[in-house]
Amino acid sequence: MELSDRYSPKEVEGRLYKWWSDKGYFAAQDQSTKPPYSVILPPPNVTGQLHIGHALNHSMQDLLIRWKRMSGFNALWMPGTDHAGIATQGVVERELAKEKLTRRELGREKFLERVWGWKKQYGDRIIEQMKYLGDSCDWDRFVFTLDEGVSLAVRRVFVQLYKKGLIYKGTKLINWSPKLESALSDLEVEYKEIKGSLYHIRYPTEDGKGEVTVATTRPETMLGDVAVAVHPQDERYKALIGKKVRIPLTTRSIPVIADEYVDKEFGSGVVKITPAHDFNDYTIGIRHKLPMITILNRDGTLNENGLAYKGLKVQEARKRVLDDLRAQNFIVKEDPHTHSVGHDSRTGVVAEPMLSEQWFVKMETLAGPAKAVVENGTVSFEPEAWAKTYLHWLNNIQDWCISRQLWWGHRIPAWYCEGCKHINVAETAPVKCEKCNSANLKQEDDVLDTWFSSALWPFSTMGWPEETETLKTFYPTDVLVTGHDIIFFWVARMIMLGLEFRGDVPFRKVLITGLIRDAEGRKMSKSLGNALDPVELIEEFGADSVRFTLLAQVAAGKDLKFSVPRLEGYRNFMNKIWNAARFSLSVLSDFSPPATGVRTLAKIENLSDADSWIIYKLAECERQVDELLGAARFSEAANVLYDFVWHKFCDWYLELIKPVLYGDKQTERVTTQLVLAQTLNRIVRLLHPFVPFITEEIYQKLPIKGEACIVDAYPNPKSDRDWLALGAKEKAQELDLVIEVIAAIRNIRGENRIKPGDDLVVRLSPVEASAQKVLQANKAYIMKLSKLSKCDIDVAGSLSKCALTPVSIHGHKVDVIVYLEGIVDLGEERKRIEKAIEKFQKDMTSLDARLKNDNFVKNAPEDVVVQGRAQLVELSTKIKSLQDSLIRLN
RNA sequence: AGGGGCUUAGCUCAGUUGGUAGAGCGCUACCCUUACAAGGUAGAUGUCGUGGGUUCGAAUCCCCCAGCCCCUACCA
Repeated sequence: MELSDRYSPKEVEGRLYKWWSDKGYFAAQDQSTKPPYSVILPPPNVTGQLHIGHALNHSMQDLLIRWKRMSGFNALWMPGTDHAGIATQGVVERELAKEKLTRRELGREKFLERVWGWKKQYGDRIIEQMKYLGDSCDWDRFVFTLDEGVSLAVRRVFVQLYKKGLIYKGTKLINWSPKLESALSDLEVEYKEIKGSLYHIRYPTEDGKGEVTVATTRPETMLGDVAVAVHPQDERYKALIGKKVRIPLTTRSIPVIADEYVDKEFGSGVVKITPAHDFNDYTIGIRHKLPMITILNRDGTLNENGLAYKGLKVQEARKRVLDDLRAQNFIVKEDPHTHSVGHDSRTGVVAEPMLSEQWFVKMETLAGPAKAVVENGTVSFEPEAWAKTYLHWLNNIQDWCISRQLWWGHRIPAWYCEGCKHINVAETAPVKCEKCNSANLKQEDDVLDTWFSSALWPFSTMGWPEETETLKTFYPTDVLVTGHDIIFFWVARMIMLGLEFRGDVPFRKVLITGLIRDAEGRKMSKSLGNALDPVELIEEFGADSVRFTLLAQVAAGKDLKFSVPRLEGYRNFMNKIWNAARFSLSVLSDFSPPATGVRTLAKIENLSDADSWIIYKLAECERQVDELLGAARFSEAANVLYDFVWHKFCDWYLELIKPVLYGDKQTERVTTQLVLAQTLNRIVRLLHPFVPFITEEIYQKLPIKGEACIVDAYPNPKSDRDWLALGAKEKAQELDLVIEVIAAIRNIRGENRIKPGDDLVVRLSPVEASAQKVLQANKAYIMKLSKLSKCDIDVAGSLSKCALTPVSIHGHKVDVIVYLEGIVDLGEERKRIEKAIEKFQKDMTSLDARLKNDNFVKNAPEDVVVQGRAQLVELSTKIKSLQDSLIRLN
């Protein structure tokens, strides 16, 4: 016995992964006669750890890659990692904090050395974890976003977009993180509902004779007010338009302006305008050419415009301002008010709208073609609904703020001339200013948004801007597998830049995965403590079990609840596969494949019904798997395989062939051994992309095999035609009858509580000659699998004290009759038969009603009607048989 | 506010051309039958969220309502 009685993944997985890797099986060829197939791995963050979402995403990609590789494609899975600007810098800054240091104290260069050191030491832990999962990436091509090649691509893209006028530097109101002290893109701001108050504040008119009441949630920003606005048609305030009011707590007076933006119904109908700290106010400010007063510093404290509140953080300033307003009786009222407030999605602090000079990408020009390719189907989303989300975003797109006041990342390739202030944008550091020739140049301190380099990933990883063979062969890629949370961040931007710089889409199809939730449906997160660590799960259950659990449950774009009991179920499936293989190999120990090879197999004669049946079922299975994988319906493919392996191959085929294998008819035995060996070989190959380790391990011990499962052919109805042709439908259907008969006997046994050990005497009463022949031919199977001491096949005979079950399938009809006298209390059997009659009668009533409906007969497809009629006849004969037997039980 | 999704067996979920509902787990009974007790055999369980419409026929298509979730935008 070559295999141990339980599959232990631990011992197998590491060894096989290394072997595959050493053999170079993961490598794709830049030039090949095989058709190309490529997938880009969404580069995980270097700070990252494999989480269950990765495990799902990667299982899907690896399934595709392995399937295509086995199907004769030159399959490339392009791996890499992302420097993840903010996240990584944050990790190292926290380390520094433990040493009571800040990055500024260390200085840019020293700090970056630390980050690189960290990256080298811990950075690619996730890569190791990907290998645990079995990811078959082409590791020789591995790329890091800060590698020189990719960095050159980043600079090239930046310079070209700048020259085209698609990148510009400008002062705008942007989202600012006081914690990071950096700009954020709109997408990095997360809005959360906050319970706050709406403060109604008196603003006295300049002449001191009147006042208006302004409603605001942010009283501290009044220090940056430059106007108050009312609706032009608001009768209450019409007279005030053009007059001035004084900002409480200050000596400044500001004009009352009219703008249709103001909602008369909300609050007091008067809005304070703070253009430097609010997006709506900003647009109003521009419309009315108002000054803009910034009251905050980079770190979110108030600056000198904050007057007495200078140096305070926003929250503290708000409290103090309110105290003073209350003390001086400026507060009219305070209403509770819930509103959503933007937060820095990275650090969780409140993001402040700030007026700031930053670099932007102009999106409108790039968005047009990116919309077109999705509208015309060049790029498709699965599920399709996401295309709508994508298009909606592109239709309302804002310019992309790409500069970050961080150090870890691609430094913006712009050099400021200290002499003439000209901005030199170039791929490499210029020696002198292109305008005034001054050598006094200083590079931009800011780095690019991490997503900028990600946007180029599909071609930058392939060697662009060189026109490499890799690019020629593998761009555009075939499928992108990713979560819906980064459709805007990443998918849209890759499409835009792919079209701009390659003139072609980066991928043809976007497979959107759902989120993985816990058993209660909550998001998995560290803070909730409900996150399952896939690495731990792999250690406990094996990578294959984890992969199969995910793949068997993933429905396009739908969230997936992950539970350990389910995982245990699929771990059991792995064990089932293992034991089926173990059994097969033991009965194949004296088998050697025919010297003539596989090609001549079509000449096998005298296949048993069981052999013919399993080949036929295999053909059905291969056809479905082929279709389902092609349609990216992974879970359905997984379930087809599960059902075939467990409930066809193990439950029936292996049981049916035991008499032959243990028997002494050598010719039959050899034939069955051959079919078993071939079927097992195909099962292993079919399963391989789902569960690579266990299948390779078994494969290497098969009597019929090639070099390695990972590079053997994937069975499909076309490639496997010769073999599958051996499975005859008629034979398979005959065996289906045998299975039904066995099931019927077992049912009688079970329902009548007859011990499994007790032998039974059975008479099979076939209705027509064909069934008679089938039963006769397969009598041995029936006797063995339903444990009979005697089995007559005869139309005539007594029904006295007998259990009866009518069986009919594929047109064959048989009454299964079990002698019960002296074995059981007949009451049980009476109940069983009454129950069966009742059920059949119920079916018959509804079927009969349908068939009596003229409209049904007229409108339904003919085959449905014919089928219905046949079924009706069948039901009535079944009922009659049962009634007869009921009478004879007494 | 707009958009999308979900609601099917006790639990978690499948169910893509509308033909009368499935899986896994759990549960019950019996069984250590020499591949597998992480197993085998048999069994129980569903007015497919509510109401209406289209149809001969609806879990499936359309509308209403309810509950839950997500996204985008706005919120003085």
